[in-house]
Amino acid sequence: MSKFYVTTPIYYVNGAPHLGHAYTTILADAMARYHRLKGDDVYFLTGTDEHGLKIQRAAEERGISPQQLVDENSARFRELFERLELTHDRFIRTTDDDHRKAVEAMVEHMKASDDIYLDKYEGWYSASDEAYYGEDEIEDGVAIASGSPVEWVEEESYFFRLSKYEDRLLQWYEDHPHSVAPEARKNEVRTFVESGLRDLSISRTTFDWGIPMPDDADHVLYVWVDALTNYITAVGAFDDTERFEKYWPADIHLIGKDILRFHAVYWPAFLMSAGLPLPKQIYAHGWWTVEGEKMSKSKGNWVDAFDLVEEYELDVLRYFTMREMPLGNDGNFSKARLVERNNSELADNIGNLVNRTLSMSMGFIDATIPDVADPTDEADVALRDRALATVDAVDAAMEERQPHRALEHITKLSGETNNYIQTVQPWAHNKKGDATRVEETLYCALEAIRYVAVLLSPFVPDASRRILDGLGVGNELRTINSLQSWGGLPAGTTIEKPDVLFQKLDPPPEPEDEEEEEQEAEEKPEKKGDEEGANIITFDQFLKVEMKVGQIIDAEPVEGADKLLKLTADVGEDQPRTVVAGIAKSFSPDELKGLRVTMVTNLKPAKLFGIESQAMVLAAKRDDGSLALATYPDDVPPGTGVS
RNA sequence: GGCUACGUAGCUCAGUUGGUUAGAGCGAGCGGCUCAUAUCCGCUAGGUCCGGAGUUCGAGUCUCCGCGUAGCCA
Repeated sequence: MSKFYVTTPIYYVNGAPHLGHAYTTILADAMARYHRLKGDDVYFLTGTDEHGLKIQRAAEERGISPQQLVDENSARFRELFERLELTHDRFIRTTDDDHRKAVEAMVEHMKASDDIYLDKYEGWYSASDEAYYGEDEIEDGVAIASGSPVEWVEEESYFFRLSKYEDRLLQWYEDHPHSVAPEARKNEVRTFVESGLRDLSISRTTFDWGIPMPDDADHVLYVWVDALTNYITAVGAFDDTERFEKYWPADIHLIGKDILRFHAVYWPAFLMSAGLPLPKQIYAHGWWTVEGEKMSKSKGNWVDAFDLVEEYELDVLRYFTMREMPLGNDGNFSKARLVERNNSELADNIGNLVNRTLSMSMGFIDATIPDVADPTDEADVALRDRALATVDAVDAAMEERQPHRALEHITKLSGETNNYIQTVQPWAHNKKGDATRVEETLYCALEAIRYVAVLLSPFVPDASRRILDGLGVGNELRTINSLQSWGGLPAGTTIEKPDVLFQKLDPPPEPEDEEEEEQEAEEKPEKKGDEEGANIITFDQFLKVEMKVGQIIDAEPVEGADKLLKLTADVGEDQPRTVVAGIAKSFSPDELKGLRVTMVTNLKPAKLFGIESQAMVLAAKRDDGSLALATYPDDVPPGTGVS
């Protein structure tokens, strides 16, 4: 059994979680779940970064202690991850006690390698940017980049001998082609290191919300030694050797491209200094734009992570983010794209595959998995081979850190299963009475669905679970291992059709179209009726009309109106409805009582002769003006939908 | 400005070391099926592979120049 250790960055708790936080952590979760599915021993770490000047200041402004502030803000992240149903093994906080100890030990190790020394840091410093600037980066006392004021400061600081590790770092990139990914990021990092490394200031004396420098309480450790060490704290570095050796080095550190240098240069150098193994891979993913624009607070298109959870099903959110963004590229979070992918790939392709197959299984094979021989029919064999090949293709894609490709392979298998059903036409065999062929075919389709559901489960856990529950399979048939050979579905199992797996979503209106439509409506509202085809409605429009079977309980004339009858009708609701219908000339009240007729039940109520009509009765009008009602047999209960 | 990527169908992208007629999904048009969530299946249209020059028997692929986009340059 191999192990798999995956980390996200720890998130700085100076703000609310947004789309980016959700994405990185969902990605790590999908990887973790995939490896668990393979039977690997998985450790999945995420958490929050809680020290630093910004936190200290924010707490001061609010008149609370830094600890109170970070407790509050860190809780927001934990709450989010709970709502996202993420499966991290630990949520680490840099304020955790074991973390402080690990950081202290880390510093001791680095000291022991003679890599830490005390010196002075001087330079132009901007307090608001928390950054130092070079001479060429300032003008008239302000930083050119940010426009914020700078001051000359000299600060005593501990330094890490980063320069010492230049060659060893370059060698590491060279020897380990996948150490930093994607490739372009590795080039970036290599160029940076090749251009020469300066030693790194690792402590501050200007604030105290942090982990004190061992043996010198005037200093607290500046962000990177503190934050990066979390990756080894969590797996028991300097504390639990057995656990540490089991999980470390990490298989993948997932990071955003903004913190590449710290992870791909500083972190390996720290580890070299401490004499510890280096992570196997640092993978920098891209940013999400929102509807094609950079996400920014000033633009007002900031996507709050809690809003996302509120708006979309978890499965859909996970599927979309994993499918839409090739790892390493930037991606665009577009609602139209999300709806498109949901509707075509999840609902139409996979959802409908499950639905049609399970429906046939209910009708044709008595909801029981049939006992069939190994496939011999050409189509069956082809489907089996496709399914088996998909398992390998998905695994290869995951190894290459391309979850979007993995999903592509899975939806493709689903599509091929649809194709298979369409080609073999089990309904035709059923009509012919060829029970054996029906059984063979449905078995193949059901087994293929099991493959789809198992492979999909790291990405779309809830729907996958519902499919597999429907197939009645136990845990042993929900693993990658159970997909190594075809035919795992045990004969005789009772199957059940799950409810609709993926709800279709309405596409958002397109801005231009909306304008056009509005214009059209304004310009020529009355002309529309004359136009050819204007009385054609779309299916969607038709769907808006709600028609039900209504049983007429009572009927009486309406005073003063010779065409109208006041009906009381049961449409399957708690209370009967009052309906005023213009059918008095063709029917007497008595002959209507008890009839089950078609009623439109979502028409806007209208008052006729002072009586509110809450539905409309449908009737055919003969040339002579007399009416005929379509009625239903007694076994159709009131309230039954008509379509 | 320097460096590194990228530019392929309306959209999103695939295209091994150069090798027949450049592909997929979505979208569009047409046809078919009826088990199914109006779903599914098939067919069709749509390309100056950013532009130009070069290497080669042969270039989407390699080289150079240009244009555009993105990232990095403590």
